Amino acid sequence: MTFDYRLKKEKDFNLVFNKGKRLFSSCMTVVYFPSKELKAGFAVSKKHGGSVKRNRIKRLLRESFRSFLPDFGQNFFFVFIPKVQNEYTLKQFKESMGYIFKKGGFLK
RNA sequence: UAAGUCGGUUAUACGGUCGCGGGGGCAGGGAGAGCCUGUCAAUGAGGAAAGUCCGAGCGUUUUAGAAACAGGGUGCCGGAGAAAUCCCGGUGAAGGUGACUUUAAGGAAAGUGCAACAGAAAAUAACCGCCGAUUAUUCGGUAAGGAUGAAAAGGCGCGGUAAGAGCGCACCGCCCUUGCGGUAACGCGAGGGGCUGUGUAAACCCCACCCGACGCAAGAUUGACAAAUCGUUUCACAAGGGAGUUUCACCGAAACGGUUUAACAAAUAUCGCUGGGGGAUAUUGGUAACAAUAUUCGUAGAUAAAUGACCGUACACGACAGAACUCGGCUUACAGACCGUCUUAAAAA
RNA sequence: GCGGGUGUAAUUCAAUGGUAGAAUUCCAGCCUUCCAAGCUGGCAGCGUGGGUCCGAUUCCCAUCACCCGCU
Repeated sequence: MTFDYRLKKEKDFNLVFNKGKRLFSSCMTVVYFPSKELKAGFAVSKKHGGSVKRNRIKRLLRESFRSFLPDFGQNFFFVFIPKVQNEYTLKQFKESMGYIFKKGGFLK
């Protein structure tokens, strides 16, 4: 996942949070809003733990998002918000991300 | 051998595939610019990166200048260091059988305050007691003994006395003088004074010394808010403003008019932003902190913020934990492994 | 990243270094035909670890948690 696919500016985050729609799965919440480019941001709160744990979660989310990257039909802004759990695994995130993308019909 | 004490080292390793950050080389595109694309081989978190408890660099504020006050800090001695209250070595005190550990450790005769409960009394000591005198219930002397308390008016013994008392003496403690050792704190001894002065300064305080404030979200560049600059007028060495307060030093102040600035403008677009009191090894000096010399290494620089996924091999099956301007110290968290110092106890020689 | 502040009963707050207190809540009893209200009584505690002190909620140091401000 290259740098260009990341959501960075606070304006964009506010846009997504205020006007976007939400989808849920067992371990995360996804907020999305249609746009010209495909971008994804990750919001991990301090409830998950220290900076090591939070970085670990972001890496796993980025990795799982990367695996879906070639299959998108339309362009959206996404914000992924994981829920607090004891353990975080890549499998879990991939499965629930796939479930959500099917539900929303984002993939080809 | 067991139990401990103090100190140090290490912080999964190796290989393959995909992916990420910032640089570099090469090739191509492009009028041009690391502007875009491709590719190559390197490189990319810690001992605490953490807490932000101290200090320094660096930046802004009048190049932070003087005096007094306020506020804050420090407080045995010597050393190291750019500096620091926490580093190193010692002294005293406290704790431990010991190795060793801890230590904000000046002043209570400058002044003020506080000392609950208990107790006669918590600081100008006198309730009971003891002794003497006597109008027989008062006066005087005294501080040995007395339910307390954290602390009770130098301790203990002998002499002494009406009873007692440093009243006298020995030892200890205290104070003064002095000899020796030590750079010093201080230690060891000698002589004298006879001794009234409770504790608390991590209560206010006094004394000595030190400190301006704010912090990289500091701040600078381009653009904007607006600013800069020029001219005129008015006031004038005054007022007011500019650094915690006051006094001084330093900076003149206000109003009006003109000139300059095409577009793009962002919670970092660019700079600050990483070579620095750097690391490693060896030698020398020093008990040590550390210093000097030589050789060698080239070592993250992001900005919604880079280290992940999968596979294989090995074992101890991987703890605490993620740079955000930099560095020195401290504190706190931490699986396991290894190395060394010394102590105590038991046994053997 | 930097700079501040606060931790006391289940909750909201007090307390000069000397026995931690008030209101609400909760529990038990009384009252009532029953409930509420009222009355009486009770339970429950200084974030954690050191130090100073005879003695710390209070003073000092460290640590943990929470909150606020600065672009």
